Amino acid sequence: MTRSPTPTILEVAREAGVSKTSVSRYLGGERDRLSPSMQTRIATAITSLGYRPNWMARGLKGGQSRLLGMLVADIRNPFSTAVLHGAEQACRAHGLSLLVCNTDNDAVLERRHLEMLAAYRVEGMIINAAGDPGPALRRFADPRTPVVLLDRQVSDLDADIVGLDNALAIDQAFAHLHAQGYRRLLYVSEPVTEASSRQARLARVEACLARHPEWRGETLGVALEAPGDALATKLRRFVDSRDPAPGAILCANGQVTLAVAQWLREAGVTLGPVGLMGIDELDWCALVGPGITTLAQPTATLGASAVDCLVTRFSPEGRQRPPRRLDYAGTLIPRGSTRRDSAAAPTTDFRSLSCPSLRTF
Amino acid sequence: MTRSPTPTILEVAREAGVSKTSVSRYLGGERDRLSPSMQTRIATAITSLGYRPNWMARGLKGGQSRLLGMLVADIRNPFSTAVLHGAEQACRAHGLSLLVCNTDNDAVLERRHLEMLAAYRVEGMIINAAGDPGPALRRFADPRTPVVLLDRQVSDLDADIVGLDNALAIDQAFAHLHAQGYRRLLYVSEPVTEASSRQARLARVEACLARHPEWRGETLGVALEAPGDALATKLRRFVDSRDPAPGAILCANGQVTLAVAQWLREAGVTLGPVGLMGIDELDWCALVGPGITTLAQPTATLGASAVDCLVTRFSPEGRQRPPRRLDYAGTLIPRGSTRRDSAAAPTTDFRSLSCPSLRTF
DNA sequence: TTGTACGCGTTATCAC
DNA sequence: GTGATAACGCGTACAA
Repeated sequence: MTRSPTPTILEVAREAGVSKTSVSRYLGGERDRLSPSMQTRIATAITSLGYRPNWMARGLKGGQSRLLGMLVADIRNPFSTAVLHGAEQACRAHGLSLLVCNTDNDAVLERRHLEMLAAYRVEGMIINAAGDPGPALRRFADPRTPVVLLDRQVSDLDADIVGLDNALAIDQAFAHLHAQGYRRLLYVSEPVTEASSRQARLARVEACLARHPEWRGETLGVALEAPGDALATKLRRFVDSRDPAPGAILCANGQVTLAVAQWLREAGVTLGPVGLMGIDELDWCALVGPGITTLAQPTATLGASAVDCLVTRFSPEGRQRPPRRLDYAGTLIPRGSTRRDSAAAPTTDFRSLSCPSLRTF
Repeated sequence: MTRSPTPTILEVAREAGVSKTSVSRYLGGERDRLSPSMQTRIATAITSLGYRPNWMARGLKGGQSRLLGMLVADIRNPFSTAVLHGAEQACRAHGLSLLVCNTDNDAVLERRHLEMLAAYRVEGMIINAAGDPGPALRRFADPRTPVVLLDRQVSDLDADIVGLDNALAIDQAFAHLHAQGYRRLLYVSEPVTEASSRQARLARVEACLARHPEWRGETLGVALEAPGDALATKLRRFVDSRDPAPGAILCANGQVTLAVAQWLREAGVTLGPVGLMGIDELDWCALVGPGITTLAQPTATLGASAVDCLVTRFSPEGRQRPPRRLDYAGTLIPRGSTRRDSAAAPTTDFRSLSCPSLRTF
């Protein structure tokens, strides 16, 4: 017998002495419609031949690639991988697989990857946009392919959007800093033009400051790839200010927290007296100085929710529904970097603290 | 005209008034063999219909999925994503795409994902093994599909293996600690039975200790998911030892470094007098205490090299070659955590220091 | 230079 | 229950 390296169902059928159709039925989970004897014959043929299904061919017929595309702006960002992890688990539950693409925050790469995902006929796309994927999506993707935006919104795109409740997050952060007695704020973000979530956070910060005249606040947008002197200058001025009101630095995301913590360390600034807090919880935040207070995003939930959005739209009814916006609340994790009285033990576990009714703050 | 949502080359051909073949040639990069007038007609037909190629169908014929599978043991490990990033860039250069699967260090998931990758007819697999992928590979994958192992070796598998030069890495670390005046060592690893690289590192540590009788050393293998008291007990005993010889803790990977740094911080141990060093460079290592000395793995190189191994084996000659083992040297990044004289300025930049001829140490 | 015809591995639609 | 047969979208000998 000439065992071909990759046998097809046809060869299995011949080996078992049955028809292609029966083998297909056996494989497709309709085994109860086959006679027991045939089932065993097919089963033995499959194992003896070492048959392996070809999902490409399956996708050709029914348009069922069982593939979801995920476009990630920065794969090395722990936030991205955490969401990816959640999405992957959800996919598994639905029998789907993830085709992951990293755009490195490059609009050109994003476009190419979008084209690639469309070419593989993914059944849905999770997009953490780097640029504006709208045009590429309209150009390459089947209009019926459901799309869900992650963290970053895009103008005039018929897509669900899943992300952190940015307004609530800023409120939580502000309420915490306020309760700790800080009255001066430096809000540091990456350039807000590149992502809607950054805009939303900045806008809320400004709203908070406007609503609380007793606070003095300033904001800074800085490109971390090429920070120049902007960050250092601003931080130096903020830290050296003769204003007696206690000041805190709020970082818009994990990358910013890293950069700011780095500078503060080099400048020899003690955390706590100078407050530091960041959005995004990271492995090391508990390790630096007295621990850095963070607002953890519900990353696994975001990933799972994104997949659910897509799966929902697989059904005809789901397809009709208007785009949804799903904002999930973050969790504040207080640590020493926002405690002004350095007397308290640094190892206290604050994680169980809750922050009720922050909306009314 | 009834614009079908996903036009085929046949429809394009009809629209342009030419044959399927010509369109296929146009798409396949053989445009110079077509008359200019035909080229323009095809081009306009493609854009007006919004034609998008179906790579599933293309793959069906020639077995060209243009897909590489990558199996990652832990996607949330920064080491994994860094390698992934390197691999992705290399794929791009070869016109390949990566189908990424995370196994969460679960052998069952690994098996399922392997089956999935085989079903999609990936042209090669990069495997960062969680369990032993050998049996699943033999069962599901085409024997001709090239496989490259990442970081972790697997018994009796005809695959290239790419990873850190573990022996050299340990030598580098040991030489550094020796030069800094430490003479007691605690080597902390995750369970060595789960990964060959862990075994290699441990073995080298023991070899180093055996070769240097003036050192006193001990080793610990601990499962970080369920550390119990083992880690805390051992660390406490090491730190509290009445032995006057200066001691250093060497961590086998980034996860261990994190866990150990966490404990040391909670115990209020000052880094430097008690040395700390870890394999794997992480974002935050410069931030903790006086900075943590690390041995950075050449992650991007590992990823790119893995892809190159696969691409090489795409050719008939490459397929014949015996399995290769590619060990890449890491880079030592000295920081304050291995400086015993705490007088030196903590902000000194050590990154440009080189460590020549470590092999001869 | 261009077109015809077939095969890739699978599922769906019939008919028996 | 079971089996022919026709798609699915594309590449490619082969013929013209």
